[in-house]
Amino acid sequence: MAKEVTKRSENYSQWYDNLVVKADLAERSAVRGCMVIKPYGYAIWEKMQHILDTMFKETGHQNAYFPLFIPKSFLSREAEHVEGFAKECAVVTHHRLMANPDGPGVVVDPSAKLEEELVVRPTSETIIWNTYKNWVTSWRDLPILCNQWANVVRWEMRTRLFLRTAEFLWQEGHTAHATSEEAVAEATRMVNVYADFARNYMAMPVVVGHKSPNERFAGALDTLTIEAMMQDGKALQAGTSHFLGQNFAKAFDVQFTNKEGRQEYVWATSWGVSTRLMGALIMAHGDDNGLVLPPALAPIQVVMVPIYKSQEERSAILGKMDELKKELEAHGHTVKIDDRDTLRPGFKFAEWELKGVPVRIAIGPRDMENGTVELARRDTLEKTSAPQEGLGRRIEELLDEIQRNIYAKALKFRDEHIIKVDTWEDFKEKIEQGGFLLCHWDGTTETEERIKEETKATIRCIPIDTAVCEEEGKCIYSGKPSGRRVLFARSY
RNA sequence: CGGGAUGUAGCGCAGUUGGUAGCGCACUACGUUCGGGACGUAGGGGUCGGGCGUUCGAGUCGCCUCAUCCCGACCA
Repeated sequence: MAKEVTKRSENYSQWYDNLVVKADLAERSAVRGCMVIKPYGYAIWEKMQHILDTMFKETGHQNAYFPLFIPKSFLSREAEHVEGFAKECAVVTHHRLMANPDGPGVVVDPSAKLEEELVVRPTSETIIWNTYKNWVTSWRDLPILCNQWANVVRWEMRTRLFLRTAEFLWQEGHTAHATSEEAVAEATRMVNVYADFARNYMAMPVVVGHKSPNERFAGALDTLTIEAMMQDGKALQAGTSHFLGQNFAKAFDVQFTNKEGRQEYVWATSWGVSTRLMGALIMAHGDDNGLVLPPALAPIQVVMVPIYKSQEERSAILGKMDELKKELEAHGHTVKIDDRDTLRPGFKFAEWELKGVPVRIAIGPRDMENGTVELARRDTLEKTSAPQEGLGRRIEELLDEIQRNIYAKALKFRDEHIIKVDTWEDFKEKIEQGGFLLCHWDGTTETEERIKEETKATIRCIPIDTAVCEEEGKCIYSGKPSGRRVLFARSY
């Protein structure tokens, strides 16, 4: 079965979908546009959750939980927000079913119609700000730094496993502040938390920047983003952090008395990352043999495969593996011994590669004689022989090395595919090859839209790193003057 | 919601001018194998997406319907 994984070069989308299914991460569910995340996939998400959660707490945040259902009227309080989400909401209209009077099955009970429909949250700003109203009266109540781990529903027309499903898992931070400056600082702090997470744990380089007004979150004054590059050269928005100004405070009338005794509206931020990160991980590192997981996020960091003919050999090798497993676990690594007796070693090798396990240890009769093991690393597919003695230290170094190497490889790829482009002809040509294009833009939405229509490329972000892009020039499309370059790409 | 396609075993597919359903993988049993995705033998598994019609006879033809996928519009 594993053999059938498509090659990346043949059809990137198909390769991705295949890989997700074959690596046992997730599958399409019977429910429209939704997916089932399988145990192996969920284990990766749990690791991400745990690390992010720790980072949030280190930056002073607490977890809370808010309702799944939002009264329809809440959504319309903030004009831009309703505009942005109205088209993709699942709506609850009734609260009871009844036996179908005209045939088999059940139908909604017309007498159980809700007076006001409930919307399944596409995001929680409205329900949360309606709640915060009761939490804030004085400057002493601020800031509120809450995060929620939850599911949300957005009725997307087209879906794709992990990247865009009708229901997805995410975390959404919602903070309330006494001043604009404080809220802006919070939004910036959190986008940097995301960037750190992407780089240090996912081994995935990202560009941090501001969204253009056109690409902003519905209801935000500023949207910060981390943009990652997939191996087909397309961009993936991997996380966002919004400065919401006083929009939601005004919509839900959240005011506080400041130190001078005056009533003031609260300043807000919201920020989130989702199971889309799983898609990013897969597309950023995967190869033709399957998944490549960075050790920091791999549910299994080391897999041991015994090679034997007789049952005597088998038990001797498994005994040795138990011993080595304990040593590795003492170094903090997660280890699995693949003792399935019905499968041959070659099959297991291929299967664990497909699942992206960073290090494989094989032990056969020869190794038992020599006191060695065969070490295979997933990132480079290199195999070496290593002494059983001191294996814990060796693996520790190797996992570090793999983590660094995966990042370095992704960074090299990314940097090779970010290019500066200065003419419209060149732009149209280069965008076909994939990658990020750093170009001058006149700052108008009209130009942005035109470029999108003609090339399907959008402004992924206006990078924060001014060293790369702050220079005078002329807009690639209109020729009008521009003070800095922005990042264009086609995206998921 | 527009344009295109596809629904046949768990998965991937074939099925000719209409004649009563097959292949590969997977699955079960036994044996031989086992240092890179093993092989042999014997098995099990189908209301051919659903409905109506044409016909002596429909997986195949017609109409209707449902679902899924791809390309747009939308999007973390």
